[in-house]
Amino acid sequence: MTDTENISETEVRILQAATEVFRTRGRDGARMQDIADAAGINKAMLHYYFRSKDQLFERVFKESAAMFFERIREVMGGEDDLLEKIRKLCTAYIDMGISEPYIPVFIIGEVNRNPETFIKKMFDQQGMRSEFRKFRKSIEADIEKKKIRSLDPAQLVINMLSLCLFPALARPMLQFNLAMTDKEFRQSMDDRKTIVPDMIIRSIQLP
Amino acid sequence: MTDTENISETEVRILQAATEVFRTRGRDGARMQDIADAAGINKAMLHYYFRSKDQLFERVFKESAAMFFERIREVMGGEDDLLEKIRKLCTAYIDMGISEPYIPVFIIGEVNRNPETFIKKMFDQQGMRSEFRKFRKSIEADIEKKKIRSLDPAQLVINMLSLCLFPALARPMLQFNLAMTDKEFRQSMDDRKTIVPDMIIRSIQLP
DNA sequence: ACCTTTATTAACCAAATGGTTAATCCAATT
DNA sequence: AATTGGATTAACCATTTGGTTAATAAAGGT
Repeated sequence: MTDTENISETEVRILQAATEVFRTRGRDGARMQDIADAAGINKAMLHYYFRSKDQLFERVFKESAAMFFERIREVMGGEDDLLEKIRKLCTAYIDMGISEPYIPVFIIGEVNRNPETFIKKMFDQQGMRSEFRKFRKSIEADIEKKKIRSLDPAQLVINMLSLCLFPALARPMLQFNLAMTDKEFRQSMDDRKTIVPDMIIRSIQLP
Repeated sequence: MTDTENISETEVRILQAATEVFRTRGRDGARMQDIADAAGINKAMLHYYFRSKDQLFERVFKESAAMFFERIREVMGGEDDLLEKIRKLCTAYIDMGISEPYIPVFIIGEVNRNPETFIKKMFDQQGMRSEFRKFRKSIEADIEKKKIRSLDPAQLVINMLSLCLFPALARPMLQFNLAMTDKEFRQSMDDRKTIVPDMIIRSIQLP
């Protein structure tokens, strides 16, 4: 997260502006001049503080990725039982899709345009793999105890993320083709906070 | 679709090259020179045949969008009963995610970076809204007949598309964070061809 | 063979863009 | 008051990039 200690006012404003511009326009579409304008400063300052577009982008991407994964980590690593974890995770991600839709759009969009090595470096810092290992273990335990049907934990995670995040990613397409107004779409997303967990839970219950 | 009649050899090669480059690099990341190189011709030819980068992109995007929506239209508009439609649609989209993953990635990625007006113009030609209206009617009929539980048809469509398309969009992220090899990921997607329709169907069955 | 149209190329151009520099401002230090 | 160091700016630079042009080659019709 943006560490407010030991960071100048200007630096913060640059980061905020860069975040805004990168998230809406993407890395390639973003112009350094636009970022400078949005921050209300001279373009040279961007380079003074961050040396290059690449480094500025990396910084913004890392912070966005951190926000994106924070919720998964919290929930997966937590001590709640499985059903509670599912409800919490779904609520957290659907809320993110409503209040900060640019984050998933940005992450997914950039990941698909960048070389693997670059991305892996970013993800590595999130320590997601170890959280997932814990989550997998707890699911396997529940299966063992016959609390839920036998299933692949990875598939469960994929299903949750799909149902929660896809609507935010595909919003313009969905809204247009399903002929929904802004209001209707927001209402739909709100409805999903119960629809999705119910659907997930039904899918893992024993027959 | 690329009409092979009345289209010169060169034009076809340009379109193939442009499709490849735009899909991997995105509109902003794509360079006209790269497209020319990929097509094995002079850069001036791109402008000779398509006038501008915008027009070339529009052409490629439209054709990609057509492929993307073709399956939805077929299935939604068809005469199968609901369960059959669901199975067909899921198979079609999961297959697309496996064999041509760039298509959904490209469509979703560009839609999120472009002004609404531009995109709406593209989608309008797909005639999706009328197909959806038919689909909605047939679902409402099934609800009326008590064949399935009461639900919002739009939510059903969103659920299907989410579960089928998200994995293709998020593949690099999922594969890395869930620590899956290429082989394991492909196997997962294959498994989803039964997992997803089953899950959807279970979610709409009467209690 | 001659002419016209279409296709193709190399060279060129103007604008945009990421990045640099040298000078200036300003606040804290001595 | 003079000095010092970082912050800030305007002007500048080199490269990239989409796009154009003028000349040439090829194809087709007469």
